[in-house]
Amino acid sequence: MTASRAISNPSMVTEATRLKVQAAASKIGYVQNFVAGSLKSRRSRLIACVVPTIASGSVFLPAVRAMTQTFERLGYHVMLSQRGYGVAQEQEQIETVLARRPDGIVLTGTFVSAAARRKLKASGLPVMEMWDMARSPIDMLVGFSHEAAGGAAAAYLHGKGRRRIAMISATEPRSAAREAGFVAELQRLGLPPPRIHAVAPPTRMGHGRQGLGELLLADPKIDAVFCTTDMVALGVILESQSRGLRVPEQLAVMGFGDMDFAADVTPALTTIHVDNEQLGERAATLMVEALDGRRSKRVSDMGFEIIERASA
Amino acid sequence: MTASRAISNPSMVTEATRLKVQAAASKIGYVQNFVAGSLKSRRSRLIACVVPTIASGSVFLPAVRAMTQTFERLGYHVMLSQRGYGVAQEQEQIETVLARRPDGIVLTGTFVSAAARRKLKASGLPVMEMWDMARSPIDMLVGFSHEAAGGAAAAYLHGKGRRRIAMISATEPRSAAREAGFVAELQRLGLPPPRIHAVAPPTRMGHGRQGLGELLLADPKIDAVFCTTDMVALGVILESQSRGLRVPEQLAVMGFGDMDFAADVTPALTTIHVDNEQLGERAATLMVEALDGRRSKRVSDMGFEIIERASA
DNA sequence: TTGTAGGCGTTATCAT
DNA sequence: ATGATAACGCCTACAA
Repeated sequence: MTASRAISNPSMVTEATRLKVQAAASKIGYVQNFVAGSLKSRRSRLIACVVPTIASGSVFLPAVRAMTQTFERLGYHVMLSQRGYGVAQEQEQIETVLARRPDGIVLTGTFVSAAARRKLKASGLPVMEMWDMARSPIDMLVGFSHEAAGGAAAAYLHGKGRRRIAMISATEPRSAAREAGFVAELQRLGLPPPRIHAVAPPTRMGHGRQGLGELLLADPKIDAVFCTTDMVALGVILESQSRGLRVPEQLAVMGFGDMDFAADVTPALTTIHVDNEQLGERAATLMVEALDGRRSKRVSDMGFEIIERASA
Repeated sequence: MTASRAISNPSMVTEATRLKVQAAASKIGYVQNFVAGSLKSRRSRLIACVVPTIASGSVFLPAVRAMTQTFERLGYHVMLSQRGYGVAQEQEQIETVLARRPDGIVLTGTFVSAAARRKLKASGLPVMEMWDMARSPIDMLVGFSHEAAGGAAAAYLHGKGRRRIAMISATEPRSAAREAGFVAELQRLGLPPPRIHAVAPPTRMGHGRQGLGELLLADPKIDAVFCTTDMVALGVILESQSRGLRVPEQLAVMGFGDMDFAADVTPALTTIHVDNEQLGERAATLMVEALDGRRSKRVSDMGFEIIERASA
């Protein structure tokens, strides 16, 4: 028992014994066993994190990165599950995650079925939903409103005098929310429903190139395109250049995500910025606070910001 | 015990008892406890995966994604640790990972100190190194030679008649290996040492724009640039266009990674392709085979392929 | 096919 | 500050 304390809780032991234990441990190559410890203590210091995918262009990846890093800094490990954009075997997946007895669960950009929500609630574990705002949370939530972001994009483009505004959206819940906000705001401003080109995630530059082509085919006079991600917006800019369309004079292009190339594009990309570093860090911090028994805010809206550059 | 079998190993139990157990289990909301199971069985069905970072542009992320997905399909969970590009606290990090008693460890794009290698070997766990070829492996390895890739790029550009060839490289071990192979091959071909512009990872488009500027300042007559990632190459292309330099006529641009935008750039990007899907899947498959006691190949060179497009 | 016994390596608890 | 004891929940091994 003293040896156990010397390793897990050195402050409860004399310096002399601690050294003795440490010497013996390193002599025999002892490595602590968290599995046994977790069994008795009922704390695993493991966080389960469910994401749609860790594909390279994913717009929420920076938040996941920051979150993971923060958890590691605070002494937790992260178990990552990719859920895909479908919902098959969601139940089973949650079951096997819960069987690991994580101390908490983080859901990122993931809509969850009612049955799954019930299962998560029944588990009694702290649940953090990250990267979205738009529902009654299961437990804790750190995110921002995708609808509001879409609405802000519409208002911004309208404010720049654009009247034939189109969108390239993705068939994925968060993108759909941005689209809904975008459409609603345009309607409120008295504009006709925008032309929308839908693409399947994960979004790529090619979607932007091809999407602009389709949009121009349907209406050669569109004067603005709001894109569901910056990578798509970059595709729209390149396609415009190929077609001799001047950005922003003839076509305003607006992105979402403020990815690290946005400022370096020509023309520099006007886009919507979300503070992913802080978002991910706050999600992890609030989770750890909850685990330490001091829950503060349960819901935190991180907001967003339109970054005005040259493209719109 | 029968209940345990009904859940973990249903084939050892009558259908009738299995149903009875399942009914009871769902009535009380029973969720299996892998922690307890792992303690006795000494199998955790957990794989620890150490990566430098999951930043969005990381060129190895598709391999990690495929690997994770394969592990999940085969019934394993993945614990992800970001190590950063530094080496601080590497020992401690490995220690806490081993304390979780994972069934195996995957190191991705990660050089490991001698002490850490010893610790990993001493653990007796199967270790998979992924995404590189160039050393005596700790245990298993699935990757390709970055030196050979760099050499192939040099030979390709030379074969296209380019003689004043530069490179934009990153201060990161794999990029350094590509650089070394690139430099060696140019020397073998009788060319002078290339001008090299070094940038800090993670690489961004801006690195390409700025890097080309620096290279042209040092030598206005360079006729080719090999870039350490496609995103950097895209920056070089955009910067060339801004400066009125024609690609590929005046400047050949070559990337690395064949990211999903490479084909959609104008001019389409000539680059080096690695089959990340298969690489990640094979790494996971070989690991699981090792865990099942049937080790086949321990080292697997996945090779690479130059994708000739318009930019070089 | 089902049941019994015991232990995996730690930590909570109580005692010294 | 240290020690003794039991228990966490499952699975291995063996028996019926």
